[in-house]
Amino acid sequence: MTVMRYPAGHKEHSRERIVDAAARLFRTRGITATGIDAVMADVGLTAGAFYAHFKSKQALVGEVVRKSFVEGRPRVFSPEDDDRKWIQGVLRRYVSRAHRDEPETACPLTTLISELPRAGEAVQPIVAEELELYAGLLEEKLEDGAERTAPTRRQRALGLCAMMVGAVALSRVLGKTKLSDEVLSATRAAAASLIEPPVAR
Amino acid sequence: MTVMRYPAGHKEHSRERIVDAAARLFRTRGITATGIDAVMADVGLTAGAFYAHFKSKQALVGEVVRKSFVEGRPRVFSPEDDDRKWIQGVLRRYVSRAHRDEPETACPLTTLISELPRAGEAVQPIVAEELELYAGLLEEKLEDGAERTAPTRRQRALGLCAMMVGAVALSRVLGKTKLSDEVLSATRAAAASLIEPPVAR
DNA sequence: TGTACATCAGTGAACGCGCGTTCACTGATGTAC
DNA sequence: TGTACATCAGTGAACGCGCGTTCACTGATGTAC
Repeated sequence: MTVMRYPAGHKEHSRERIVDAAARLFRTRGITATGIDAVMADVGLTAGAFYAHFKSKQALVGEVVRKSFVEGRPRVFSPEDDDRKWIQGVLRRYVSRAHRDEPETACPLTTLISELPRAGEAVQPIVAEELELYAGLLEEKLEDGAERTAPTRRQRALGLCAMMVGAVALSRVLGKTKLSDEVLSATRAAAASLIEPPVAR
Repeated sequence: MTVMRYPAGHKEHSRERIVDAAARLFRTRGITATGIDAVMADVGLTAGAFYAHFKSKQALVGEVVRKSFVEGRPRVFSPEDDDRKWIQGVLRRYVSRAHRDEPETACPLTTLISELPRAGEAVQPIVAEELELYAGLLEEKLEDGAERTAPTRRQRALGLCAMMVGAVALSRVLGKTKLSDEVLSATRAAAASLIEPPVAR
């Protein structure tokens, strides 16, 4: 029979709190710069307990990246009547000062991107899967050009993803400056050319 | 009179070698993950000597970012007969597998971007200055739309910068996979829509 | 009803190691007289 | 020509600290008989 000093699901709850704390700390301070001690202290536990939940720090990173992506979904899946409007809404919310100024809850690609290539093997397939998901969604809603001229909807969707991630990450390096704001607004304006179906020339 | 155990300019030479070593190591392993010890060992000196050249690690980071940008200039300033061709050449070289696979010599925005917001105050103005330089160059070569429709040349230039940085950084997270290659090729194809002057609709 | 035992989430001290930085010192050179 | 001194790039040991990880232990609970 199950023996329980703690209420049922207590350990799962602790684990979740560790992932949540790490997700916040990694995104604000960076992965390498955040120790297990800091994460566990944030949860209210000691560092030793960490290894009852995870094999290693690397294992935690994988879960953090996945969870951070999942957290972002509600911000994307909000249904809109119109495809064009939906894309523009995602663009407006993602490429925004609010997103830049809240790394704690931001898309992990904008806060962790340059640390992820060295963050362990688990990360790459997670990012690939999530990118496919988001780019696929975007592609679905993009309009084809009348003459089916290049670039394709898929190309425009992936290009938009790169553009959105790059703009927010870049604007964060520039702080809350005029140029930083301009990178965001210019990217929004330029992205319109990718949202509109291409025309033959 | 000048006293010299070492040949003239020796110290300046050491300093330069420290910056070069750090530029390589930071870009391949990350800033936080690279210690002063590792940098100095790479140069063939001991860690103690570092502080005869720099006030702190933060001070080194600033110099590394600046130097890494400057190293990239020859790859951009190559003159081409035609503005359109020049832009396409920059795009082709920047958004490429070669660039993705050589972080050691890559653009610092693609390798360090998510560490830079926390890398000290010196970094932000350097990135701002270099972005103005490169975006300005791009803007100069972009063609205006016949009816001066939005987005403006400036907006398209900044959007292109965000897109290029984002594509390379993102592709590096994805490793040497098909999806990673596709992010690069799709971005190149999609960027064409920003290089072409916008048309009225 | 009472007692010996099993369970297990979390503790807290310790492991070896590397971090950024400081500082007294070295040793090869040149200058002064 | 010889000797005392100044210069200075770099050495290497030490500072306090935090890292990721391990592990014997705690203590509250439930089970067995």
